[in-house]
Amino acid sequence: MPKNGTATMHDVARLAGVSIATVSAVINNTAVVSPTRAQKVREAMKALDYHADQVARSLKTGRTNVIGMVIPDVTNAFYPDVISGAEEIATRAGYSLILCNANEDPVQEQRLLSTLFSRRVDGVLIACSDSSTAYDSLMRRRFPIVFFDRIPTGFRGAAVATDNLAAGYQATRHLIELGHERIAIIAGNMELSPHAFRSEGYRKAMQEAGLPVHNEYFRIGALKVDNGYQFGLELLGLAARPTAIFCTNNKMLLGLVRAIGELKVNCPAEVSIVGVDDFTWTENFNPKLTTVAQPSRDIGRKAMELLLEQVGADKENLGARAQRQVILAPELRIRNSTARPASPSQRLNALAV
Amino acid sequence: MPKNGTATMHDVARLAGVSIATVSAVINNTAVVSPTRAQKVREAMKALDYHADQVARSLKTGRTNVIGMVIPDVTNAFYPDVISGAEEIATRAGYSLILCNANEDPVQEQRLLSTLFSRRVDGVLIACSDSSTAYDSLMRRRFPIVFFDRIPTGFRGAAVATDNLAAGYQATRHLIELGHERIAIIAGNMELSPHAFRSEGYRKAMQEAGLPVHNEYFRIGALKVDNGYQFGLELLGLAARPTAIFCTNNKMLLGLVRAIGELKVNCPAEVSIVGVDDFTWTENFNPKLTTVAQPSRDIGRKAMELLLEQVGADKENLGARAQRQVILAPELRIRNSTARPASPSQRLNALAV
DNA sequence: GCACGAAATCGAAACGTTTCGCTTTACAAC
DNA sequence: GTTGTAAAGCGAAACGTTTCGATTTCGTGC
Repeated sequence: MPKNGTATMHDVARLAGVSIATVSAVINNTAVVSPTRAQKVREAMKALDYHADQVARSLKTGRTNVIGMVIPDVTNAFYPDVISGAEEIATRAGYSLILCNANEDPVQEQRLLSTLFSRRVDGVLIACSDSSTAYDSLMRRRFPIVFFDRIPTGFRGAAVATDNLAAGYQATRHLIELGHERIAIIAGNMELSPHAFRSEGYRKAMQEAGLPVHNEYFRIGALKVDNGYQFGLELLGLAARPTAIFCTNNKMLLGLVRAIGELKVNCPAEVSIVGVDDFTWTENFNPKLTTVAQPSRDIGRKAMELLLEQVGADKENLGARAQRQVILAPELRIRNSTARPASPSQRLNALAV
Repeated sequence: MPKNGTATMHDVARLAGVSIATVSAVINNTAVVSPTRAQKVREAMKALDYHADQVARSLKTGRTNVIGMVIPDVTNAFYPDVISGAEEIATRAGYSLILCNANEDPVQEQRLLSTLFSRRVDGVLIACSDSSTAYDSLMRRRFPIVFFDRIPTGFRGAAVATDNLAAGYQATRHLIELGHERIAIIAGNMELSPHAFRSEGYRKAMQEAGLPVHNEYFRIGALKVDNGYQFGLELLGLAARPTAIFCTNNKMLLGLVRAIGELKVNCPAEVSIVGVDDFTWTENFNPKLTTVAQPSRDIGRKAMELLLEQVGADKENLGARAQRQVILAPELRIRNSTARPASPSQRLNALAV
């Protein structure tokens, strides 16, 4: 007879005429119970609509079966994909997911991490908003944590990310092979590993091809749609306008596309563009966008798998497991936003202006 | 001296030379403590890096400060927007969000709800995958719950949704005003309230204008990109091809756009299309899409606000609060995917074929 | 009928808090 | 000093589980 509206093990035990230890044994089948009694217990549970109190259980066992996930910006379409992958694995393993949005703010991020810790989550999945070593306190506690997408500089623990150097290289290489020489880059925040590596890949490809990287072709420091728009306007307004632009962030790419549309610059005839991240809708754009796709769902899946390994492991071999880093391959998807540049003579004219 | 690696109130109390009751009083300032002792306690907390155990606290207080959120399909871009709105309000109020993906599967949904209940979340936000009365058990317990977007038929409790009848009406009315008469609809799953209402709006507009609704123009029963693609192929292959199509679901709209592109049908010259849901990228499509936008973020915000009201309320006035339904206005955004139909004579010819 | 071991069941402590009623302390007034 | 009173501090009981050692029950062989 539940008093509060919610039945407890006591209620079940009383109704079934057994001790609460027996009820516990039936629930977790952690000890052998005679069939008749087990049956009675099960009936009582059903009759009372008993749902074990996970809070009490957690207090006793020290595990909550909850994973915290901290992401920098929910409005970036890349992250929901990652989340869904992580959620899939978590649910399958009997874990729930607490979702936190840090809003690209290190302070808020710290607060969120602190809350998650207070809630005694079994582990944390995080794409950091801060590249600093603010995560030391967690690491020192040997708290299970896996970084994904954005990885703090010099971090040696478990992490999952796209091979962003390859991504930047492939994108740039593609443009070079088409014959472009004046290739600009809109490169996000260089403090963040994905953007740093993608620019690095860009640099590598340019260097290999013996092409110079003009300072004015290298736009960095922001992540929003508007920033992409601004950078786009600036680049396209340059006397020596680039014939191709590589944009390392999908939101800024949106801004860039808008700028191109507004200036009525013909893409790809006058300027080619390549972005990072690919979505169901990318190929419905005008023109269809060439992008380097990240395996976003897999990043979520893999990161969660790594984390659950750590969570399950005992302190002894946690060390080894906590070291694993997984780098997933990106995939260049060539569509209609990239093409051969206008004829060389034209290009020289443009340079001369 | 934390034994396990995590300090407890006992440790703090010992180090500060006070009782744990005093520590509790300092933390929650629920009683007045002399400045000197309070200071000592605070120092001890800092020294031990004490983080209150929210699990134990929840067991004692009966509140977890966690809200469960169940959504039918994370890959539908509409939901991440709603989530971010809900998360914003929750975090601000000191609540965390457990995210669950039901995958459009009522069975899985029931399991998730059961898990959430076991975790003793303080309330649930849900867009149901099942229109049935499977939620009765929760309602009967007077468990705080708010439905959003999808609302079970006949449900009388708290809910937030777009005025979907108006959405369907506005979209169809827009097409009619342009001069269209043969207007088809791709209408999702009619068991789900948003789609049912949007079709209703479509019907209403058609009726008002004295236009017939042909059976073959009425495609229902699915939600995926591929379904939209199939329906698109079928509709465009009709002898009496519609001159306009209203699609009630953003994923199916993507499929429809693909079908149009593949058949090389000119939009909007040969066929106009209107969708529901608007995203940053909708206007980068070719052509730019005319859509009825939902205030998705506001839906999330409002739903969370309603829920927190219920959670905060005592059982007495919960009844009143639990009744509120909020209907938000949609907004038609006219772009380039809708235009006047081809000349009447042509239309008659097409019909005669 | 008894002793014995195995099988089944149980009681009670613990997990880390909150909270309430009780005790101690401090201080002012006489 | 004593007393009275308000302010501060404390002890211990819960919250709903798990778990382990202790106890009961049972069947078997003699």
